[in-house]
Amino acid sequence: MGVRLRVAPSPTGDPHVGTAYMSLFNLAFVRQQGGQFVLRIEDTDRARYVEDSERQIFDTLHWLGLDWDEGPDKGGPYAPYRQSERLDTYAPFVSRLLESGHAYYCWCSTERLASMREQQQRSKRPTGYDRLCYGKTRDERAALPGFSENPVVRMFIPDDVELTFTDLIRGELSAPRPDDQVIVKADGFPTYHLAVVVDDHLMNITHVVRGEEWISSTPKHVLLYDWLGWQRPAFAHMPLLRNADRSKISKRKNPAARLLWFREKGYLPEALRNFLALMGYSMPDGREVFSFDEMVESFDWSRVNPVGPVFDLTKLDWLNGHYIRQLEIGDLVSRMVPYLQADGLVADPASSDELALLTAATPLVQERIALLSDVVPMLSFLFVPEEKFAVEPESAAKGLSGENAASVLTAALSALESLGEWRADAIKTALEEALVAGLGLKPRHAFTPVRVAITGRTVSPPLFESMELLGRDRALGRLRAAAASTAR
RNA sequence: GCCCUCAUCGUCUAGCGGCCUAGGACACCGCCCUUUCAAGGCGGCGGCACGGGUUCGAAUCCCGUUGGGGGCACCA
Repeated sequence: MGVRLRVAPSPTGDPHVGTAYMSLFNLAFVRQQGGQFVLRIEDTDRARYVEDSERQIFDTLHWLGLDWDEGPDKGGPYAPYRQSERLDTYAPFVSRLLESGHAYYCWCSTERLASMREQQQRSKRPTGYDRLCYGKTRDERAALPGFSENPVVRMFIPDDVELTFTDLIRGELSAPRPDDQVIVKADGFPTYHLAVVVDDHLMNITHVVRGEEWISSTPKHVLLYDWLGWQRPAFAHMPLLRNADRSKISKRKNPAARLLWFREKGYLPEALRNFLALMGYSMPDGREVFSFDEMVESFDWSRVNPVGPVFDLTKLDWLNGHYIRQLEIGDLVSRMVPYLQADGLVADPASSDELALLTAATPLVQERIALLSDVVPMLSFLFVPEEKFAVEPESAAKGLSGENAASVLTAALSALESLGEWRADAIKTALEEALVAGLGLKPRHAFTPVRVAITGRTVSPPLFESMELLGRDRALGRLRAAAASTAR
């Protein structure tokens, strides 16, 4: 059967970048070992459930190319893969734990528990349940204060609970002594701790790869495995991605904690995958640009760094540009189209004329963009309807108001109006003759007014090629308009 | 407050007792190339948290200090 790993996100909002991070490492190991990767939805918290988020989890993980072998959408031999659909599964195991004395009912109210915790903290004692309900019947307990009608079920943590376990990344690890953990809530739903152990066992999960925040609850899980007579899985606790202030990454402090953000911004899935792999992991030969398949080949848990990396996107921006530069033109074109459509610069679906123009323009921008969305400001001058074209005020100030601007534009116009062939090299020759040789200007001064007139900006794709793509009529029209504006 | 855990350039990292005068990548700063901006090439800045040990020898091992992080829920 080989290894079986799982990722188990909760549908409690936008998919979190941590889900992708865990999935990537899970999957790297699964693919190397030839096992199965399971996607399970952990929706036992009815209070935090968000309607559409399961769909978004599927979409973004697919976008990232992190595909699972079994899951709620795909089915599989261990279905169902949603915990809310497995509620009946947990009951018999709870009964077993209750009967064997490893678990007990607790009727304490949340108010009582809260004030108890507060007192413990004030008196500098470790926090934990005081076992008031342990060994009592409902009626005995009801006579005491802080009683609540619907009981929870708690684990009875023994004094000699094992606190150490082996972690694939960190070696021998010891965790804090657990409290008498609740495993069934008052609403009858299992808590994570029970559900995860039962499901992982029933689904034959061999390796549990999850975030560092779970280290402290691992002894509870180990205890449940032992009590139920099940074999423990191997554990690997991944480091936590951090905000710039080194706290655990959060959507509030870091927009990139939202996985959807990357697609919105125009990151390539392969670049994000590569970047995520760089977080806490390094290749044996020190390569930093590598594909998922290459990562799979040499993947080794001992190469995972236990230190939580700051999730700083600077390097991702570079990586993304790097990957963009490797793309085939046609591929890059089809990836850029949605961003141009979102800005209304290209129709949806794109016309063949639009695609042809974009295909011709793409080589001009390929090495100038870091994000796919960067194409919008860079090529809007080409796709904008002529009547909507306008020179940016700041660029106008820099490029069209100088003392030379008017004469440059006039000279450019007369050189180009008589130009036979509207091609970049011919335009270049004509303008060089007219402006550099003719007016005696340095190229940078000679071409800036033209650039601004044509593209509306001081920063643009290469000028002569841009003019060729714009076409003679539109180019000359823009030069005339600019010349007119400088004349005033 | 209690428990656990971690510690190399600004950031991501290599390093697993001598190959370290601590290597790489990104960022940053110069220079080159150049019609703008990029891309590319070359160069530069910059780090082993601190204090004790162990050892002929420590970024690497041990102890302590400091600092960071996580957990301590009827959330996952």
